[in-house]
Amino acid sequence: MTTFFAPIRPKKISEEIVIQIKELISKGALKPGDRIPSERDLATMLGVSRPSVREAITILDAMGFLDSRQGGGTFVKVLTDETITDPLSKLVEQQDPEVLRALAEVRMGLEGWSAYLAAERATDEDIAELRRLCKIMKKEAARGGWDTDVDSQFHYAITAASHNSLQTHVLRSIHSLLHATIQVALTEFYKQNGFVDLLLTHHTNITEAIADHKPELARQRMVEHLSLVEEKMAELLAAKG
Amino acid sequence: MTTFFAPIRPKKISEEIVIQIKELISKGALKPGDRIPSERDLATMLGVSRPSVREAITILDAMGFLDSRQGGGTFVKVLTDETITDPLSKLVEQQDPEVLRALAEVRMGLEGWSAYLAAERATDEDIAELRRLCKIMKKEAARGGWDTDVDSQFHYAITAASHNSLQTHVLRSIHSLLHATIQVALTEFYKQNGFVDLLLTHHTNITEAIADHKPELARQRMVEHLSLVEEKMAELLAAKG
DNA sequence: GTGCGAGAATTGGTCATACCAATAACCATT
DNA sequence: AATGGTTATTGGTATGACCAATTCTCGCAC
Repeated sequence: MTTFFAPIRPKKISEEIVIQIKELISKGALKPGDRIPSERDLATMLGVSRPSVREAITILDAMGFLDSRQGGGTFVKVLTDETITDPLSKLVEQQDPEVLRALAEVRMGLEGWSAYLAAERATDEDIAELRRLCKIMKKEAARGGWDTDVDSQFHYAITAASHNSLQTHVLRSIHSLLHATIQVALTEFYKQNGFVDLLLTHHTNITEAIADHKPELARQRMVEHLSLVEEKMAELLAAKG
Repeated sequence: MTTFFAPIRPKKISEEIVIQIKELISKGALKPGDRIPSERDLATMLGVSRPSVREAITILDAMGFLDSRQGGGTFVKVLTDETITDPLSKLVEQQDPEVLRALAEVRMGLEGWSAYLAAERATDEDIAELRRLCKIMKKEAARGGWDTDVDSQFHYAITAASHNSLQTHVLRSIHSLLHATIQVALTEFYKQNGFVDLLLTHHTNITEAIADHKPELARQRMVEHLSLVEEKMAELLAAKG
């Protein structure tokens, strides 16, 4: 009897923008690392003024979804909360081989799963992208070289093909922990031992398993691939330590 | 070797204001319910422009410290411990079915991998613990009941048996996100449909696969198990929405 | 051709100003 | 005293301008 009428809350337009962008991120349309349009562009796109867009971005920045850099642009951050990565990053810093092994193992599980999901859901565009990256790697390999950036892109492309944005975020945060400390050192190692051909074969096989939509096979090949990488990584650390 | 120097980030002046106001609140100079000076007054007091003050207030608003009402003013909010700052939590708390599905899928990958590793490395003690929990669940199931706490313990025990502390850490943080929002609601659902027997069978089968040290089988059964759970969860959400 | 540095274009950060809309305080009427 | 309108205050939005950091590009020198 008392409340026939509910209180009316006129939504601020910045809130509307916040919701829109947040959805784009959760749906995976905006992936971590992506740069969103400039404030001025967004303003014209949405038909609002720059301050409104700016306020929305400020909120999302405070929430941890975005990161704005003056002159650079505004980027989508990885969503993984600090409770996951904070303790981990400290552990990784000390280069404890045991920790690195454990981390590589976690990555193995995650990337294997990404490959599995990718094989289930990859679109033709996803597959084309994977093949494109394979081709680039093949070229490099023919000269005995290896581009770790392309390598990374390949792995990211697989996660993207899983069409699960949360999987992308979680994996990306794990991957970055390893990438920073190890990947660079691996480059030299690969070249020395002529592993490039083997790596290329691995990548090609994974790609084909995904293209054929064989989840279990894709997962298995990814795990095998990462096992080799981890093995070599361990050797490298043992030699140095 | 790599980082003697930390990246320098010239602090935005809005950040400075945020810090100032946050301190005033934490010191108790600003109590919950208090109205802070108007944006225009603050701007002149601090010797900055209104947009800067406004940005600071926007951030504090998003953080939950302040509450602005057009025409009314800006007030200090009551500080609840519920103030969640993690981006992942922010996504989950809006109960978007799509996000929850994605999260459940991530969990599927992680727990499947945990089961795999557990099957490889489980000690006799680990296996004994799993069997003990199964026995408890069996007792409950005989009465048509289900204890979600024991259920959780079972899953945690498997991760523990993987003997990879990082895996445990990552999975636990993901799991907690789901647990908070869903698990409770599932309890009722299980009872209604007499699923307890099926769940018990799943758990038993997983345990035996681990005990027999059959990684691939354990993983597969875990994924199947969680697939069912996720399916039921989706039904539950669809019914509610 | 390759590498590098200066300059231009882009982009977020700040400021000033104006006006709109919601609120609250005040006041006059009843 | 209660009610309804008036007015001043306050946050919300819009516009335009300029600054500062970054990135890109292009031409120069090697």
